[in-house]
Amino acid sequence: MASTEFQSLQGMSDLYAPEIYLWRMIEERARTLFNSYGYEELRTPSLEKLSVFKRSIGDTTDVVQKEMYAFKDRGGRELALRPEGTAGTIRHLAGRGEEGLNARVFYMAPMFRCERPQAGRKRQFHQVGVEATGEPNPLADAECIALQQNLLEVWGLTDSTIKINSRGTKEDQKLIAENLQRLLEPSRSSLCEDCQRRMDENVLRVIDCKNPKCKEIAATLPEMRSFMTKESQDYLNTVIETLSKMGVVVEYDRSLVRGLDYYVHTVWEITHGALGAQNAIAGGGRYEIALGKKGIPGVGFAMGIERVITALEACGITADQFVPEGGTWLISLGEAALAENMKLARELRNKGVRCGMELAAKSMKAQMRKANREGAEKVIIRGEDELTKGTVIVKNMEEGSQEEMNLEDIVRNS
RNA sequence: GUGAUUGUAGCUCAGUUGGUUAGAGCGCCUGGUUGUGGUCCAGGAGGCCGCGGGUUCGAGUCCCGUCUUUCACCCCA
Repeated sequence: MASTEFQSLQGMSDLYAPEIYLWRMIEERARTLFNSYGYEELRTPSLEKLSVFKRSIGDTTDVVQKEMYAFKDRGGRELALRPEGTAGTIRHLAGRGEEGLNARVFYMAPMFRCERPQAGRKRQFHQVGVEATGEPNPLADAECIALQQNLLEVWGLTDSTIKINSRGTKEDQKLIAENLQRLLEPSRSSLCEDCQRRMDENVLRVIDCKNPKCKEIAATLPEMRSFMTKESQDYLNTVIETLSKMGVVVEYDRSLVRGLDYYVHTVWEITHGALGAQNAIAGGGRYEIALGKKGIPGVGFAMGIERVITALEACGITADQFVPEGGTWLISLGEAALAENMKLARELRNKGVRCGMELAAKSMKAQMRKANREGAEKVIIRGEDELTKGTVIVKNMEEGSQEEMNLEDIVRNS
């Protein structure tokens, strides 16, 4: 692998066989499930105006401030590669007027964040996500979480945990922030450096700090929901109860906050033990995204495919289980047979048979070895004798048995 | 952005205190007499020792830089 000439960029990798077959399984099953929930696919550009992300993700978030690939194009326009899928989706839906306010879309696409790579973190990574726009409705949130749980199920992922909490409405959040700041002020000096900064910038994040001391202090605080209106509390309760009736197990987590500014009400996260430090395979929540004069309300989630794959592999689900069967291999003895097999291969392929052959005259032994390595189930041998008789020899590679058949029959029955 | 860590054949890795033509296993190729794979046997091909500088009579081994790998922090999927 040596030369830098052939290296991809840091944190960006090429995907190819056999791993690609696991990706395809994930994508195919996701599409099928989304279809059954009535979601349509949306493909937005990878590149957007920088402002699209600034206004919806939040100007002060780390994602916007220090993780985006942002640059000016030749015309001096400020652009950025998308760091997540919601902003572009909402930008699109907002442009569709009335129908955009009540839409269900999904996407599966690469995202870009200029961070130092580590376990479960790449600079180009992939997310599968959905967005359902519409006025706040706890049933919509519950359905969205149920869909996500369903997705894990069809992929075969087990042992994951869904944690859920509420941040309340924007008004609730103001109140929560004021209260938390007031309650934390006396212990300010005991908090870690980051949290002292967070206290002013984004108090909510103090609650989910991993620092043991901060955790201790956070534990003495009342739950966030205690500062919310009755309506907001009921909203959360309805989500949880609905899910419970649907048979979806979720875990209320009072310290779950999540980092993006646009979240209101329900937020959730799915974690898996196999992942290491970045143990979240998915995150989601209800949001209210300001766009122009309008605020677009909706609910959605995003799952990191790379992380899902790590978790799947821990569950014993690996790419080699999804590589295609070996199919048929044609063996040609002599130039005449080689030419005839080109024609036969085409006929078989037109019938959907996965079919391969050596494109140069080689010894029988070499061709058989190749067929074996390719995992061929069936081998079709043709030489001078068979050409004159209009037959082929069909060999079953697993059993080692073989028989002579008419050429027409093998094409017809394939 | 901060702190560690890695880089030798297609793959997994050896390579002693710097010292001749850099090794192994697996894989690959060709054979083991007529047109039959997986096992076995024999032979063979394949290496800017990540890249660029430096020290030295001499560097895969030491020093500096750079790119990359892996991991953690911050943050997120």
